[in-house]
Amino acid sequence: MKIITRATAIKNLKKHIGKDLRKLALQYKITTYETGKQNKGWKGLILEKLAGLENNVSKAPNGLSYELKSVSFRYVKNKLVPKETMAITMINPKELEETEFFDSHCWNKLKAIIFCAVMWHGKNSENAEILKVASLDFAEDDELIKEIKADYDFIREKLIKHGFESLTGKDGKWIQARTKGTGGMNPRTKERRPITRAFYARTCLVKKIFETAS
DNA sequence: CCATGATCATTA
DNA sequence: TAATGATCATGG
Repeated sequence: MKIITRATAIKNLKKHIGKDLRKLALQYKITTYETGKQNKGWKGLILEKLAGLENNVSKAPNGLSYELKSVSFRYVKNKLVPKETMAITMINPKELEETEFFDSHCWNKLKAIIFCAVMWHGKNSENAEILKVASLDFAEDDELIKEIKADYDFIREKLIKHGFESLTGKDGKWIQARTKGTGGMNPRTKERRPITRAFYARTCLVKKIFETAS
């Protein structure tokens, strides 16, 4: 079994900067939306391949491994900015309640994430180029860590006091708790699926990360 | 079956 | 345009 370290993954990814992701997707046999359906996750999947990972897109084991995320960028007033927030990890209400920031999956993942900026060409985009690869090193930005922790604590406290249901995407300056579920109906019961949430990095945080990295 | 990948839709 | 909430295909 081949072990790919973060450094190796970054190196691998950087070799592909500027390349057309769709071509690569075809090459790696990853469904984009050739089937007529929309796979929102294909960019993420292809990046994992490029990094040298075999598969394993689902459920990150522990924290032993790094995380690979892609972020859409677009031009606003001639500047390249993150288009969307970025999912960090699912929120497990019980864990959030019991776990402090520095022990949380959220933080463990955040500090291990490799960010990939990807050009966004509009909805249903079939093309995308890798713009930039950055890894997060917060060690130099003490203040930012504190603020992120503050957001985490705020969300955590809200969960404890008001319950999981009361969380919204409005909370947090750098990170937020957005809904993130399978969506739609449960095909069996026809009931609404339960709402789940995940930590998201706001665009301003993503921006800062890329600024820090460069 | 459901968590994970991340984007889409809607409203202000 | 920005922000929030909702949604989908995929793979194990």
